[in-house]
Amino acid sequence: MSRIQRKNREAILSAALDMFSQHGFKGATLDQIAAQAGLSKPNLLYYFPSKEEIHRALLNSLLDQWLLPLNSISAKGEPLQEILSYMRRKLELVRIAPRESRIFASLILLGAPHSHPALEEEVRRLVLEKAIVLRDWMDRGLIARCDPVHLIFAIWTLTQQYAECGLPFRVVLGEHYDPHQEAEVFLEQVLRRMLRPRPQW
Amino acid sequence: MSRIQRKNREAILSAALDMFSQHGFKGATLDQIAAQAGLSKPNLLYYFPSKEEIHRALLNSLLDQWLLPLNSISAKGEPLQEILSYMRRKLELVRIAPRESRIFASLILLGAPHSHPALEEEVRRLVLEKAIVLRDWMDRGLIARCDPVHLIFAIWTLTQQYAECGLPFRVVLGEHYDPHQEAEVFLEQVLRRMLRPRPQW
DNA sequence: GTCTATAGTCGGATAGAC
DNA sequence: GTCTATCCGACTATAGAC
Repeated sequence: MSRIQRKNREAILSAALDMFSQHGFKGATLDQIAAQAGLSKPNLLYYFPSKEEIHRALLNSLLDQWLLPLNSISAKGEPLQEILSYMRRKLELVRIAPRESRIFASLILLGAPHSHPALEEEVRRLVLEKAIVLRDWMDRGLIARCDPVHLIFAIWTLTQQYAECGLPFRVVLGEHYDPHQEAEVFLEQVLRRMLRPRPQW
Repeated sequence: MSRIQRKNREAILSAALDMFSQHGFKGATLDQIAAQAGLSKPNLLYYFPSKEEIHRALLNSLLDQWLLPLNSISAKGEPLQEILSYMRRKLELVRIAPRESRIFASLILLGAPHSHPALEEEVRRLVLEKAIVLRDWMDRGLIARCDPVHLIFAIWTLTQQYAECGLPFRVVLGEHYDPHQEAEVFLEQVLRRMLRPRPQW
């Protein structure tokens, strides 16, 4: 693949990230993506055969980054710190990459006209692997017991809601309010209290 | 308004709920909505002047139901029980009305081509009102201190993720897994541990 | 009030010259 | 590899008969 090809593919994926994250799969148009990438529409379709293929390629290129926070939980670390790190990494990802976050959120909410068996398989594998780690920590009394899969998704979704500066927060607290700082404090409180060993009452 | 008019408007909104929740605003078409409602497309546009107006009317008709769980928090009740009731009502709403949940989630994620100032204003008013109630309970030491607005949204989003049987849960745990039962147990654990007065460590 | 028919627009995708 | 030109289908919305 030539240098110019690489550059154009990159420009297309970057433009697609913009459009798909703002308007969803249906709402984004090839016209917009081509314009944003500085290419004509036929030229766009020279690089990718269809809209679906652009979307698929985009998801594949983002998947590793997206799964990194959960993936970096280590069975060998101190349990609470590992879980807090997962939360902080995810929150940071959402802060610096809101568009990527919205792509995946939209995928979960509305699905896509094409399936992603490889993507689903990788998510399943990773979540189940980390759930085993969490359950082991609970068995050894290092953190309080709860359903590990629900815990993983709870942190996933709680951090997710702060993407794109958290629309609900902006609606309630003003257009220019940035909830990220408070978010970390709040989520650390939740997790510390939630996971403290031998819960009472 | 005649009886037949009322019946048709109702059929249209019901069909619109189906289509908008499955495909989003852009993805839904008037053809599908008209067919589902048993009307011709021009007849559909006799009742509502445009696609946007259908969407707007639908949101308005669902708003009260959607805000009811939060609205029913009473300053006079026992704090933890009131908050658990909010969580349970929201979870029940998500269980029996997944389509409605997806409509609002999609609105938050992608917005809509038309604004909803009245809707936003009502959400803002309600959240701020209940945040004051929560803060008062914290000041009186009845529940542990945390940011009340973040708490309200945390419960909102944690229950939300179980809508439509919770796609991520189904991907990881199998197509026919239903997380609702476990969800209530899990969320009650989270909230009890989170809100227990005078937290230690 | 409800229909058939269709106008006008825009979407994704292709053909073929250069 | 990139372009102009264009096809075709699907979409929202309107006109006008009944």
